[in-house]
Amino acid sequence: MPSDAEPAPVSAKTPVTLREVAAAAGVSVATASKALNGQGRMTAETRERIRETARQLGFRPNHLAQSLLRKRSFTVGLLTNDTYGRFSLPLMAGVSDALVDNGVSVFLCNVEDDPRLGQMHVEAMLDKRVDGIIATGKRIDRHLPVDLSNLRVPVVYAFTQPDPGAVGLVSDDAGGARLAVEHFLRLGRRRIAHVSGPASFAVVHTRAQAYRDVLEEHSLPVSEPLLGQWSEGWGRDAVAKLFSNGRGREGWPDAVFCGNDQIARGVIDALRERGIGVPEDVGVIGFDNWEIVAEATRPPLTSVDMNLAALGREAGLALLSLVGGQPAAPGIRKLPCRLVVRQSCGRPPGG
Amino acid sequence: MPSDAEPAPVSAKTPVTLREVAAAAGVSVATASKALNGQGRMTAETRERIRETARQLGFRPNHLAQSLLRKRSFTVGLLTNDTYGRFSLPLMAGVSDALVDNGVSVFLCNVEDDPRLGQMHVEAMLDKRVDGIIATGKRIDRHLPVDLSNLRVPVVYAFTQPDPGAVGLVSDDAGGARLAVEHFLRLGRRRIAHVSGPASFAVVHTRAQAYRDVLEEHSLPVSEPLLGQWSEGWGRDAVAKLFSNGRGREGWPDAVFCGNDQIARGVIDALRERGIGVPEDVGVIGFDNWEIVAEATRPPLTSVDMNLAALGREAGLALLSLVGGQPAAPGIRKLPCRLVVRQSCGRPPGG
DNA sequence: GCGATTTGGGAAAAGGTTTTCTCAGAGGGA
DNA sequence: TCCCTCTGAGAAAACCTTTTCCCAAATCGC
Repeated sequence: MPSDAEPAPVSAKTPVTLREVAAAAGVSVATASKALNGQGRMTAETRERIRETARQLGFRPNHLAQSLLRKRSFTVGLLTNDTYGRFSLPLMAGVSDALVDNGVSVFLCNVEDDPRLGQMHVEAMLDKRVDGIIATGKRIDRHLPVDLSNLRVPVVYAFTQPDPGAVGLVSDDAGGARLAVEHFLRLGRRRIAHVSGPASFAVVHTRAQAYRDVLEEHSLPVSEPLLGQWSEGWGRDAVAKLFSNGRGREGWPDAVFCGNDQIARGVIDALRERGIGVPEDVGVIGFDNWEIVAEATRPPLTSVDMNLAALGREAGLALLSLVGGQPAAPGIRKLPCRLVVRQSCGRPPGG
Repeated sequence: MPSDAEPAPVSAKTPVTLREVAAAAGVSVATASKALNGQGRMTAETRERIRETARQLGFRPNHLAQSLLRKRSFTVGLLTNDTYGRFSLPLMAGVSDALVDNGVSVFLCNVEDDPRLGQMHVEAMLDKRVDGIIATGKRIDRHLPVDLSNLRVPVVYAFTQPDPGAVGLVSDDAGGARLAVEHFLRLGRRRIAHVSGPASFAVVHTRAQAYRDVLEEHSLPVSEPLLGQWSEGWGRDAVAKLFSNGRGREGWPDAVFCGNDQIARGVIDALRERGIGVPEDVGVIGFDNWEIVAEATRPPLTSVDMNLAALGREAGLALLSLVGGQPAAPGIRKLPCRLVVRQSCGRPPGG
């Protein structure tokens, strides 16, 4: 009965310990440990026999015991206040990816905007001896409601405001805005408007400044960005302002760079309702590349993607190297955005 | 200098151990442990002195050591394959809420649809001695790509297909559909259509059947549900079918119950483009109550909310009671939906 | 004043693993 | 044959906390 040879070692009800493996193999726990970890000296025969025994018994080392001894838990905490998830999800996925590949697990800690909750989570993580903490948020210019300075574990900030002297990763919003405006220029568009979110967001100004810079570099007229809300409704309202009859048809923009995809969707909808063709008459570019929105617009929306998954991955790796003792240059590192071209801008004249 | 009395015990670089507390207080570790945990017998004075010492030193017990001893890690794993997050995020938030209140941390494990990744995560969790596992997904009628039967820890399934004999929590889709259709009926609407997603989803049939049931209970004509995609585009196409001239104006529906909010948005947009008034001429109800969509439609969309956060909370509590040794009734428990009324259905005739 | 009970607190084991010593035996050189 | 060096493997400490058992001193009853 060869099929009975392996008695299904998969997860018995009670975990088998190293001591049991050692007993079964007729050696001491010390030898068993060394055999399984490739440490110490022993005959190849002994080593293999112990390994085989462990395999048959389905032995898996208890990470709690290992962590206790090594003072390294292979666990990190991920702090976020983005319950909504549009930004934090790809970020978290990236962090998780990078860490799981290195055998590190991730504690998910939602702190909302509640300092008390944040404090609780941080203490719980510290008590569980996480190797490090990644702080993420929903906007770059706000702190999480928790104090992460002077912790005894390294901290990396991703897509949220870092403490001074800490390691932070954010998207290069200015670069992303440049991508958008330069794309318009390559397509031959010259009267480019910018519709964005509330002035209280730092990124609004960063992107607006990049928009101005590009136009000035090309000696093109800069029209003052229209700031409002991050909503479709504001996008529609902005179209009413930009395409008012008072300005005369020739004063109308031939391109609109929007601060996010929802605004862009409002802009596209309003343009269609006015009988203005996208992309024939006006090109539109959004920001965030929120696929569910960008692919539902008519036509599908060209948008700037902040590469948040990659950012999360970088954050994970940065934390890992800090945990490993590598000194990382403190300060904010900006990661490039990319433009995802769909159909809301048309083709270049020659294309 | 009274302000120097407390030397900022917050998180020194190296954690202070019970042994150090004991030494500082001039007692044994055993006594120190008992003093801090309210166990054993000693003078109130001794107990308080030890506690005060611990406080001053900023002592926090090492959970790894505690877990090792208690065989309980106060940690659970959360498995999901919903990278997109529309469903899993509120679910996760609910789970997290329920658990954090009980001092339990959550490992986030994204398994995509990759069995190998799923296996890795489950093994990592088991090695880290999680107390239990919560499996969540993006649809009720599919298994996660991992085998969770015969684990040595309890498992609870939330919003994903449970193993037979396991504890599963899902939304009551039939009940949710009833809420929608009955709402239409209360408003005096009688020619109610149903536009839903692909036939490959079990919920599509569940909701469609509930739709039929309610109409039949009221002896109203049932028109066959239109099945298509979960997209705005399909919503628009469905309107073209439902409101074709061939049917004659009197054959047009006066209400459309949609399988999700994106379909509903497509329906509303298409109706507006045809000059059909919502809610005056036609009422529309969506499903999922995805706020970002429901609040952006014109008018804002009335929608069925699956209460996923509550579902997550229940799942967390269910797991906790299993971990605590309470035997839970296996099988699927359905949690009620609720109707979120906005403006896409109008008011009742008398209201 | 003496035995019995209570009181306050400590010693030690347990939990599972890793790592440093230590040590017995085998082999090699003189 | 004797001494030295290797080799293979085990004993024990360490990580940090909890808990059981135990003991000395104090208190009580008579």
